[in-house]
Amino acid sequence: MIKIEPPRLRAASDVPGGRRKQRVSMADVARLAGVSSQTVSRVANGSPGVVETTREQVLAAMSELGYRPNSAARSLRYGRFNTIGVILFGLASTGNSRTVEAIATHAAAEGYAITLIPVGAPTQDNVMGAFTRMGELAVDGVVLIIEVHLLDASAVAIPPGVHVVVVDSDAGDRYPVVDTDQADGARQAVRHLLELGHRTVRHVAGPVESFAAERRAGAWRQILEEAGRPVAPPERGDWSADSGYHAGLRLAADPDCTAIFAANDQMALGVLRALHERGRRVPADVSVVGFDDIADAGSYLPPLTTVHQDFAEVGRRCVDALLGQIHDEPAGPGTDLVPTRLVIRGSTAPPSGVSG
Amino acid sequence: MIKIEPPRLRAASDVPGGRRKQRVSMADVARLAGVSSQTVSRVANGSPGVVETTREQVLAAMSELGYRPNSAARSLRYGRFNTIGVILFGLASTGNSRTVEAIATHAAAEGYAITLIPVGAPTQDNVMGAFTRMGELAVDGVVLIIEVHLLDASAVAIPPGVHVVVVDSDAGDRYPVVDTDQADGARQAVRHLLELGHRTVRHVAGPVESFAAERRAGAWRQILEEAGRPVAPPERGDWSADSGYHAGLRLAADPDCTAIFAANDQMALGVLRALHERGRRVPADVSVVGFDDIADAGSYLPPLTTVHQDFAEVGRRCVDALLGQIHDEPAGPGTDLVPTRLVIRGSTAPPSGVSG
DNA sequence: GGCAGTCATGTTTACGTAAACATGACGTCC
DNA sequence: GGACGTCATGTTTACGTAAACATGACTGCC
Repeated sequence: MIKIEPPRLRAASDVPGGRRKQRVSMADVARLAGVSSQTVSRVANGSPGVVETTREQVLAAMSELGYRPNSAARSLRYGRFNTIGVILFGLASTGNSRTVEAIATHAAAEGYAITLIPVGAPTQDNVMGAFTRMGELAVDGVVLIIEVHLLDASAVAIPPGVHVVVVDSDAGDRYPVVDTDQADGARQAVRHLLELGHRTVRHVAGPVESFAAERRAGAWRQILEEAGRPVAPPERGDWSADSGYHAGLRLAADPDCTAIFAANDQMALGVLRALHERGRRVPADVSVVGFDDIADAGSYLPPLTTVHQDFAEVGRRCVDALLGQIHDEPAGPGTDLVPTRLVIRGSTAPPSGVSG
Repeated sequence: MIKIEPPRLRAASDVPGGRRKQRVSMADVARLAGVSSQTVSRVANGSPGVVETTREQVLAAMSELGYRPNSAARSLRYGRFNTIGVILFGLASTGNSRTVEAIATHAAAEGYAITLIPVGAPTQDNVMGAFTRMGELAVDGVVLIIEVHLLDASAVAIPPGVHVVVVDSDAGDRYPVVDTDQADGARQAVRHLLELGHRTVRHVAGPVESFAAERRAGAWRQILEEAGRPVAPPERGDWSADSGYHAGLRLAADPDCTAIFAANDQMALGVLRALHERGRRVPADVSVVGFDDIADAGSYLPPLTTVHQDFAEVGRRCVDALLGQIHDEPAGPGTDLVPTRLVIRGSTAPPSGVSG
């Protein structure tokens, strides 16, 4: 017993300036409270078997030192991170950010945090890289928000043992998928226009590589064909209002065009602008339906009839499915479709010359 | 020594079906490769001093077992998480989601992941709760995206030792703050309208509790007062297009109103709709300026003149500031302003009766 | 040919936590 | 009154990793 180290407190006040260590461990708290670190652990976790006076001493020591549990150690101990990873290409689209928000909110309610892994461009390398990082990341499972054809390529292998739920894809034969019922939404939109008396419906489609665009266009075509109506090739956009504008200019040039189904609201906005510039009145001359029901759609000129997507529900189901995988039995592949509903506003009406 | 447990390999192949443990540690790899776990560590981290043949054996063992490093153990070892937390009230607003995306992208480039902590309502309890969770969370620092008056309340204390950068607030006297130069943007907008010849400018303000709304309104008032123009009380909105619509209806009723500065683009959209419904032409009768320059603003009817915010730059500076704190010296309080610029489109023109 | 130096690799330890097990004080029951 | 149960608390250990230190084989030099 030569030298006794001073109890080396490591509260912030201990280190004069700059790089305060600030790491206070259970051992530090235990020392100050005069108990063992196991007792501190028991207090921290609310385990039974700690007498009230001891508990209070420990709590006092905790707050004096500013103790906060080290989640790395905790995760190491438990083998769980209580964190969900989300891989996506960007938050720019309303759908993605709304879905992510719902995932984050719902996950938080279940005690999980979410980690965002943005991948720059939808190349295989990038997605693979994201998965590699995910593997190293402190994550119990992954939600993959991929809206482009990519998972088809067998080269993109999700590491085995990684729990995953895919959004907005057709990988339902290989992974659990949660998706909006795109096809049904598109069907509602097209049927609505046909029921108003329009002879046929033109389509402003999203980009070819998008799953959602593909399914919306497919349903549009199907309904027209079932009804025996002419099917003009769809105009192709890239989801942006600007691309919708250019598609709208082309459609405005066709005097036979009386009804347009745009694959999202932003392109519909561009279509409205093009029609307006060309002097075609909406809905008197041309009816327009969008898809998404973004917050602004009700304020367009005129307010847009559109297909409402329940992004919050998509996010919620993702979390539920993923937590199910993490906690219970492994989930098989399959697609969970969230229903849509048509919101009728002022941009649709019977074609001119048709009453009621 | 009665019973000896079998050595319990835990490779995926070990567990028949269902709940595979799948935790493969360096020790497992080492065993298979016939080396020590330290050598595996060296290979995993690319440390020098491993002969090529050994390295290959280890790599082979790694891929056979599907080894992925355990980041909890790594974080525990290093005392760092390589993760940034982002506390926010929601991703619904364009600004927030764009900022978060920029933060995520830039952080990823620096080897950091981001963890999202949504707080439901902007109450002190919720923010405190988020910080408590943050403390327990695997995070090296925090970006606080708070756009409402809250940090004013001294009750909200950021735990000492937590690195933090605040966005969109006036807490610049206590914390490092990164913000868009709201005031200058608003000044540009109002000056633009005055220079076109408008006698004065009406304002559709954001909610009272918003910092950004406060600053935009303040600058609007300041410019008018400096120019000696009449200052009518601002209409009050809540950022939504709908609230802008109602404000627009009130303004449309005033024949003297020829120029409107809306505190964001969505409210401007609502104003455009209200003016259109009331038969006031834009920009012939009334000029409208927005704020944000969201993607759709160029497709409004008419295309909206607005103040462009560089959200990506805000996100980038947040990450830089935070990583600076984490790696180098602690940063003092202060506000870092990201400039804005006015984007002139079709919604502004000289008032009727004034030429050029 | 022996000895120091170099280099690949192995062993020990610590990071912070919490389960599992150990201890010891006290009360109770026959 | 002594054996035993109960209960608060302490001690040991393992989670997976990597720095620090240890070992031992081989090289080169005098």
